[in-house]
Amino acid sequence: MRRAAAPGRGSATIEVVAAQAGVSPKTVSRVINDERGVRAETRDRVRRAIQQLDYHPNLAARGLAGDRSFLVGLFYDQPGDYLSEFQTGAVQRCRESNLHLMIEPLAAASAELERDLRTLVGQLRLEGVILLPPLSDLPVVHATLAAAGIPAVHIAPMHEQDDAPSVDTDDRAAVRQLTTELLRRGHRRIGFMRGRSGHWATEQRYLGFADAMQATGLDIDPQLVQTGNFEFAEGLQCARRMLSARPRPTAIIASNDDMAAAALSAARQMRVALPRQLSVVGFDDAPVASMVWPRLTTIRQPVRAIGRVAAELISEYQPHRHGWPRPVPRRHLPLELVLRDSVAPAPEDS
Amino acid sequence: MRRAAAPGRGSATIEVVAAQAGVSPKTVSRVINDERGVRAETRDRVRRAIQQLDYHPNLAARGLAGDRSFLVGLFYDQPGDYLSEFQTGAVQRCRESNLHLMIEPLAAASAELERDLRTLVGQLRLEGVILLPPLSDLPVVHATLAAAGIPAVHIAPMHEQDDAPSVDTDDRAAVRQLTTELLRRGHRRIGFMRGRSGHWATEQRYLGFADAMQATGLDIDPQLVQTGNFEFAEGLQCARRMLSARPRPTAIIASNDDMAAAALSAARQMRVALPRQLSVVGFDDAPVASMVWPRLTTIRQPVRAIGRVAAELISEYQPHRHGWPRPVPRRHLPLELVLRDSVAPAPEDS
DNA sequence: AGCTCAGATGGCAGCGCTGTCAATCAGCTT
DNA sequence: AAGCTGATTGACAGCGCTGCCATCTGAGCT
Repeated sequence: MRRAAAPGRGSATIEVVAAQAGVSPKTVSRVINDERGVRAETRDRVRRAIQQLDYHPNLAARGLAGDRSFLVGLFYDQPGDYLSEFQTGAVQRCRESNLHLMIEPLAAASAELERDLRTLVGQLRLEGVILLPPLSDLPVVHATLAAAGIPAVHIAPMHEQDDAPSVDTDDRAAVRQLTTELLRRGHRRIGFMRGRSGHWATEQRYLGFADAMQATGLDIDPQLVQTGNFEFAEGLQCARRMLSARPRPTAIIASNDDMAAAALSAARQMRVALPRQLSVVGFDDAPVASMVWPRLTTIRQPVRAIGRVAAELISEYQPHRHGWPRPVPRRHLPLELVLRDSVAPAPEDS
Repeated sequence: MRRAAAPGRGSATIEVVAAQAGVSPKTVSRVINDERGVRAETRDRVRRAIQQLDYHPNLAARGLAGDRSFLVGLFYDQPGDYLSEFQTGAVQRCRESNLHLMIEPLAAASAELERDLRTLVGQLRLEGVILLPPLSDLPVVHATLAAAGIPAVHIAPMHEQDDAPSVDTDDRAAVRQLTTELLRRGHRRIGFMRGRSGHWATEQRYLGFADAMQATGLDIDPQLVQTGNFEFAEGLQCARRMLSARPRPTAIIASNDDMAAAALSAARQMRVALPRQLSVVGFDDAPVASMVWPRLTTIRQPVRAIGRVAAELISEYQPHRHGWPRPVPRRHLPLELVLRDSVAPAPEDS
């Protein structure tokens, strides 16, 4: 033995297990990898040896020999509220397939983006990558990963690519439904606060609103459509402008909860009674939605489930078979309407 | 050549680079690892070859040969608001040292905890681990990692261990300061909402409050000290109880922003004017703090910086030297008072 | 000139696994 | 009884690097 193993560190090697079980290392390897062609009795013996020795195969060695890495990358641009929830779902699913999640922030706007990607890809030999928006929409990301032969799952991409699996939610339908609820309660002048331009979600959510308005034969007053950037501060401006319009809107739909919270603040400052004179709804069911008064009616994103599904798709990729199952998987998860106090019937006098 | 390299996958090997540069693989290795003893001219030649070939050394191979892993684990129990912010700081610092962050949720209350840990440790051979509370306080975690010889940085541990580096903030001093501000503004009946029992932060924050009250010679009314669990719902209960006390408190200090937001809601429901009749302060400067009205005065946690520092400590560990530098590093980061609208002078009539 | 010595470089084995292929064996067939 | 089959197992090389040690070079010295 050339290099002594550090004392206490790591666990036994496959050879020790093999000796203990009275088989060859290769057979132990077979058991570890759940390969067929091992007699049940042998398998048991090996399993017992593994237990006794508290043996855990070295991932680096497994990876090197088997041309795998057991690593899945989660690439994101900006950490958001939902990130930790998402990754928790993803990690859970990864565990079930013996994979590990590696998180890598990646500046979408950076000129170094491609270089950074190549470095990651080259070093880690990831078995798959989960792309959070806006990374899920950058052609350079898609191209670089495809060139490296790394399967990528795109979360809520704006443009679906033929060969790219994706996971998203039907935001349009959800907002349509929510808007219909407001209409049913008698609201006619409804404001809509758009999110950051260029986001898939921004368009979808707006379209859902437009769908419902159109279906009811109502025109959309351009004064009552404002564009924010999903942030509270912008939402405040948008809401003030809307609430200055006459006749005043009796309801505001915001493209996310932060902006909806801003609408509440603006209304309070402008002495508009909540929710009597103004109903407000948001999107996401972020923590803030239940921390403001009145509590926000909103649409719940199944964030953790999206994470799970993303990881699941990665684990379904068959590198040595045909790659993705055909057709390329595309999962749409349901959204959930959460009705709370921020919605009231339209005031009589409006 | 036995196994053909998958086409397009990965990059060149060290041998190709060596050939291109006209040196031996070993010399390329020296350049990659910034070892001394390579002539500047040779080093340049190798660097150029690396660039030309877009070579990225295989981490698994480097790890296997060099008994490293380039992996740092981030172990947490529950994903919280601050997690993604924290990990972003940690990842940034890891990059600078060529390390990668592996996130692993670990159920603190699980009976399997030790087994899960041993598996992770055995498989990944992590170079270091960052422990978020409450994991940073579990003896079994500390013991298991220590036995495996893996350096661990404890975030905001309740009990500092002699051989365990840690990163935390001086919550006690910050709350003391904040309380003093309220006292300066004439508040005398001040309610305090404690966090979840057993948390280090819960005690520290309360002690800071007690310090300031005592320094001013004020007794603490037990009616005005309620225990929540850091969550909005509990905060609502606590606030209601406090606001039912007579004379009513003129200020409430909550141990985090979620509960402070709850206090605002409770006050609004009980028709207590904000902030005229009741000042409220929180802790954390979570997003919600600027999304409620009035916006919360609070204490900003340098979450991202804590993440950075934690990763930095890991990278300062010298496995082949004496381990941690002595004395074992213990970093205390400053907190920042954020004054906003939720604090007003105490009402005259109280 | 002959010597030493530090700096620079290369050779080689091996890290802990897995892929390939060969060997062995029991159970059948004809 | 020889031959064939499929199931089970093992031998061995090698994945892409790095640790250790040998070798070589030229400067500095006596």
